[in-house]
Amino acid sequence: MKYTIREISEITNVAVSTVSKALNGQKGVSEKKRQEILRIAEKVHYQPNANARALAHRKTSTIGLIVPGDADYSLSGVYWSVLIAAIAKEANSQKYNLMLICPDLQRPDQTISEIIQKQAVDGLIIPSELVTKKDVKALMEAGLPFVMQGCSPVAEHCCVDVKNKDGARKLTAALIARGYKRIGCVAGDRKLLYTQERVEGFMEEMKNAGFANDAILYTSYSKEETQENIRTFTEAFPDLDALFISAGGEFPFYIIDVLKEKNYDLHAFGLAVFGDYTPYHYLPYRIITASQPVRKMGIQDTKNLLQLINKETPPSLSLFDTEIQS
Amino acid sequence: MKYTIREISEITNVAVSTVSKALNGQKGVSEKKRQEILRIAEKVHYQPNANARALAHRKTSTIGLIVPGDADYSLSGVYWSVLIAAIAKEANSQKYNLMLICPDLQRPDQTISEIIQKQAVDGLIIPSELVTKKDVKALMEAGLPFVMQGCSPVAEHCCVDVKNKDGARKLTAALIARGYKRIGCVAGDRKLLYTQERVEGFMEEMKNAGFANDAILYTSYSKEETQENIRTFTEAFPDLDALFISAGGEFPFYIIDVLKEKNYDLHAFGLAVFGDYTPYHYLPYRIITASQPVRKMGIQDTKNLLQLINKETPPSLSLFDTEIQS
DNA sequence: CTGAAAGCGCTTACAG
DNA sequence: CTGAAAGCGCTTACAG
Repeated sequence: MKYTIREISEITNVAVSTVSKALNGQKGVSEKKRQEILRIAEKVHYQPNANARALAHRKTSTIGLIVPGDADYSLSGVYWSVLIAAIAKEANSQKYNLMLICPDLQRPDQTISEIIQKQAVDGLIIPSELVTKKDVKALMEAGLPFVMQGCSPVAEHCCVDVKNKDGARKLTAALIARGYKRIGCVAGDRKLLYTQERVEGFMEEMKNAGFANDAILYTSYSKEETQENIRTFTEAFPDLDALFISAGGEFPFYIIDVLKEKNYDLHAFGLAVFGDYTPYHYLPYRIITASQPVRKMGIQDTKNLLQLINKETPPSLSLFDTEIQS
Repeated sequence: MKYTIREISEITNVAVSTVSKALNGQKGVSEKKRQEILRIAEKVHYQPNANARALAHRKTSTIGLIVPGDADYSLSGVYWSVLIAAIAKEANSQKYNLMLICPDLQRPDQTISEIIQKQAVDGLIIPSELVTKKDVKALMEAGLPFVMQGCSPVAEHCCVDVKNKDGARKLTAALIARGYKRIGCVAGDRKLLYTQERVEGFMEEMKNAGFANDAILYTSYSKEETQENIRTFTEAFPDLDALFISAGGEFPFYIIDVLKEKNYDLHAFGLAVFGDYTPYHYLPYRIITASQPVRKMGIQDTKNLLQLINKETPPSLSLFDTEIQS
């Protein structure tokens, strides 16, 4: 049986408005009545109807998280599941619901504006690679709070990220420290800010060490394309003794495939990967990794968003350190 | 600017009730007015307020997915991210929202009843390992539709699962076909139905082949505990030439660690894992795997739930085949 | 076909 | 402190 505030008021012989006040901890109710009301509410497991509350309140107590719909999730290893879980947990612990939103691939640009209009969420967490200038404009105009996971060139706005350049430098430095000199860089989509930052870090570190930093390949994350590109790349730079790979998950495996096919000696060849993934450490050769604190970032995203919702001012930029494992 | 039905009615000079009918494609509106109303609605990007609609409708157009809050997600490899993504996508494509619910670990049993009372979702997808008899009872009483991902001993109810026993038999058969004779079984929590079914499959297949099937270890999925257990297990059964591992993700890696530590020759030793994970195929030795169609299962879960919500009768059991890769 | 009215369950001024 | 009333935005009988 689902009880409404009306029924509680009948049981306790008080007006609904008084029940509402008592239940919401507002003042203007005698302690005696409040206790009685709370007792009954507890007893019948009263829970306010979320929609009625949202409608009256103009507040849904729900935040939205946009996730990529094409979902080449394998790419990101456990990135997404950890991120989602962290956000869900943090949101729930703050009495917020989490709505997962998968943009319609046919018309991704409409998604955001629909969400805004529906008023189904109080705020939005958006992965930076999924946000467009148009989205930002629409969100700003509507006054819907949002934060980004990852920095984005399209908006100077509250975002959480890992120190991309720094991580790339540390990885490159680790390769150099191991004696590698002719290091190539395999990077993802060059339009993505994090790709640019990581490549930048690689180049700087190489330059500082006095090594050439011209062997750079940008590729999509698709397996076929990557492998084809790697073949040409290794032919163009046959003297490479190590590779800095700017993205984790399964991406490095595609590359390793080709290296094996080309008979590289992976025990001697150096590999450094931005992103960590337990399986790397079970390979028969060493891979240097930079792990991202994904869980922490998800929690920070959520906290920042809730601050925005509460009209507070969260840090506009939260940067987290990577941790090198070699 | 957020437009309400009221404003649309003012612009078009029609009553709100008529606008509502037009917008919802109900009959009782002249085609002329309907067109005009739709035109305006389109123009101003009208989207009905989700909460108001839910309140009037007694229907939220939102389904909930319960996810484990302790999240040893790494265990499941990409299981969770693929499942969540598949469900989100399918739900969204059917105009449903997906709410991710992370039970409060302090009081997990209250979560379900709170959800029921809040009336924030029209139905629930629950992983079978997270459902209790009490939950089922509460859901039934409240009449809230739900489906389970995975079969559960606590309820004969609409569920989607992989053919556990069959998959286990196929894996065991594959090991036997490779010439292994003294095969051990490392299983997860014995309270879980899928563990039982997989172990059963293993035992049957071994028995049919005329081999001993007494080397069985049940363990938690925790790394430390598993490794400690494996040490004792391999000492108790020093003659094993292969292992059937009943769960995938990173679990097998824990076991491999110990085998290496004990100087097993993994090129000769047989390994079969229930569950697939791309990284397995990059190890320097062969692992036989049974992959689960996680995405398909998520889609099926969603479809089944939506059928229940629409008062239709979905299949009470949808079983999917595993696919052996060796 | 069209619209005024009541209602979904809750909150929030506003009187008493 | 207490409660009657209006309102959140939408839907759904019910008259006209």
